[in-house]
Formats: sequence, C-alpha cells, structure tokens
Amino acid sequence: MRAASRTVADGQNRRAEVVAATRRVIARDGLDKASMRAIAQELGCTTGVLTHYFRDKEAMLDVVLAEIVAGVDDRRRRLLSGDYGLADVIDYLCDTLPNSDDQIEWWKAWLAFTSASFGAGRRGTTHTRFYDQLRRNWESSFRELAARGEIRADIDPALEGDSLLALLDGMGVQILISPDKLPRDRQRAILTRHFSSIVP
Amino acid sequence: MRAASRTVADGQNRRAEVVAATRRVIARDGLDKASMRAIAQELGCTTGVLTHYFRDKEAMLDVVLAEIVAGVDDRRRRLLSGDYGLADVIDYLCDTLPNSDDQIEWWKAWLAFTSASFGAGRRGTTHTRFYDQLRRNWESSFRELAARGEIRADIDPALEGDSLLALLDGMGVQILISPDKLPRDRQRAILTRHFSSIVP
DNA sequence: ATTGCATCATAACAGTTATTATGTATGTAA
DNA sequence: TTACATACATAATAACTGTTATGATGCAAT
Repeated sequence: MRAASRTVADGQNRRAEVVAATRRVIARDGLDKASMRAIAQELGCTTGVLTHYFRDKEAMLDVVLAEIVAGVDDRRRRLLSGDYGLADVIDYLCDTLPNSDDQIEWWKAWLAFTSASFGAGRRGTTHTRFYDQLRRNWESSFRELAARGEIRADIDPALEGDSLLALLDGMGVQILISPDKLPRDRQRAILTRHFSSIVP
Repeated sequence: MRAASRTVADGQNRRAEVVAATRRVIARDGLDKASMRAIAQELGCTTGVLTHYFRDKEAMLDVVLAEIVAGVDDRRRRLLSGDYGLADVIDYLCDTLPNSDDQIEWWKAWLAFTSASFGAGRRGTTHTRFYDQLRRNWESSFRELAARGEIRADIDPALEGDSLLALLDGMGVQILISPDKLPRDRQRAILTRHFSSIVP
C-alpha cells in the first residue's frame, strides 16, 4: 500500500536506506537502543523491510560497520591524490574528526561498535584489522613526507603513525564528549604542537 | 541459608562486592550483557541481593562509574606527592594505561560508559565534568613542571593538558583493541616522542 | 488473464529484561 | 520469649527483544 508512494528502482536503494537508518539510530540512541523496531520506526516502516533485505540483525550491523571503514578509506584516498604537505594532513585530520554532523554520526557509531567489540569475538577482528591498516597507511604516508622533505628525514615513520593514530582517536572521543572544549582552532593547535617536533 | 556461611560485619562490604561484580561483568561481557541476573550470578547469589542494596540498576551503575573516577584521582594523588619530574609522569602514565588486569577492567568499563553516555543525558555530565577536572589537573601539573624547570618555560600548560589527555585516551583504546601492537616499551616511546618538544 | 516474484505488513513466538511483591531465615534488643 | 529489622531467595509481572511464518499488494512476464 505504502509501496505505491515510492518510485520504481527503489529496491536498489532501499537496502542502503536501512543501513543509513540503522547508523542514525546507533549514533543517536546508542547500540543497545538500536532494536529492529526502533530502526524500522526511524525509516518509517515495519520490521518486515529489515527482515526482507537482511537475514540477521547481525548482518545489518556488519554492513554498517563495513561502511564506516570504507568511508575512512574514501576520504583518505582523496588526501593522497597529488602532492600533499603537512598542512594538507592537518586539514584532512580536521575534516575527519567529528566536527560536521556527518562525522559525528560516524564517530559515535564507530565508538559504539568499539566498546561492544570487547566482549564479542567475531566483530573484534574487524577493529584490529582496521587499525592495522590505518597504522600501515600512516606509516607509509610519513615515509613519503620524509622522502619529499616535508618533514624531517630522521623520524621513525611507524612511531609517527602509532602516535598520530592514538592522538586522533583520543581527540575524537574528547570532541564527542565536550565539543565546545575542543573547537576547530583548538584541534589545529593540538595537531600543530604534535607535529612541531618533526618539521624540518 | 547461604547467609550462614558468611561472616558477620559482611553487610558493610556486601555493597562493595556488588559494585565490584558489576564492574567485572561490564569489563568482561560488555555493558549490554551486564543484566541483573548476570551480575548476581557473578557474585554467586540471586538478584535479591542487588535489589536489597540498590534501588535501581541505574543506581548501581552510577556507583561503578563514580568508583572509576575516584580510582583515577587516587592514583594521581600518589604521583603528586613530593617533587616529580617528566620521567615520573611517564611512569605514572604507563601505570594508568590498561596494562595490568586491574587497569584493563577500569578502562573497558569506562569506555563502555563513555559510548553509552552519548544517548542518555544524565550520565553524560559525569563524563564532561570528569574530563574537565582531568584537564585542569594536567594544566596545573605542567605549570608546576615548567616553574621547576623540568620542562621548557615557554609552553602552554592548557594546550599541553589537552594534548596529553587526548593522546592518553587514544592510547588506552588502542591498547585495549590490540595490546600486542602497543606494548609497554612502545607506549614509552610514544610518550617520550610526545614530550620531546617540551624538554628544556 | 494468470502465474510468479518482489516488497512489504502483521502477528505470533519464545526468550530476556528490570522491577516489584512476598516469603523466609538470621541476628539483635527488650 | 517476644519483637523487629537485616539480608537475602523466590516468583510473578509487564515490557521488550530478535526471529519466523503467514498474508497482502503490486508489477512484470508469459
């Protein structure tokens, strides 16, 4: 009945709409409040839609988590296009941090999965592998920056990657908890201070 | 009946036992799995004990959260006794990070509360106030270190506090996710690098 | 026209949740 | 002993959880 109000080819997007609604509820109300009925209500339908496009609730959450990871990759690929300096990295980091509504949603959902992954075993590996990948990516980026003379040549790329990853994660959490204590210019100051020891 | 196997004056400690069991279950199985029955089973009793000493489940969780905050304060007070240098701060930070079984439990529980506090509003203020306090504490510590000549005199104490707080939080999360990627010596390396720009 | 498939709604199911009320020992004080 | 509060266990309750089965609707092809 209500399907008549939808356009055709919606079936393709319908699945993505479910995922988006799921992520929205998780970010707004928390992972524990993200029940099938709550997600369905967020989308404006019944749970029949969810069960039609996904076998399990777990399958839904897996896709949400996968999209978060893919989103980080996408933004990072945009940074790496062409020659980028330390200033570009700082700009990229500020865009990645939970400043915009979009990023706040991503970060909250990601953090919800993170704390939930401690108990469970299956989704925990997703986190370790994702962070391993981020570590390797940053390491190679710092190696590249050092080779191009953007930063000092005697730095330890792996150590720089680990340090930045930790700082970034911590800043994200702090911003989510009290955004007004850590506005954009404050973030830039922290990042600039962090990189002050590796500028040539 | 089973109360006969307990000693007298237990009534005083019994409440603390409930809190400890609650924290244990949260750290091991996650906040969502920490049901009244699960906590009671962890303690080896029924939910009657829990309802006897606490009005709500929420009241229990509040005490758990308060104990975590108090634990951080206790450890910090031990650091501030007497003259402490930058090396002492690094030692303290390594002890605070989730390296020991105790600290792992504290950190996991804290992180569970953190991600859960985004949706709810009541417990969220606990987080913001706690972090504000940490921020102020670190700021004054850095000011003191600068006055004593342990670190450079031209640093920004508030910025140093914010930076360290973020880095510390991030390192804690990273260690919980993949402890073998961030062992103790690696942690020390990151902290040493972090402080390299403020040594005299 | 009819068959069939995709897309949902509805309802029932068993399980789990926190909360509450009630019962039952045990110890203490009068 | 009697009276009473402490310290639990037990059980019932209503609400909520994910999953599943069953229908209903509309479109597309035969």
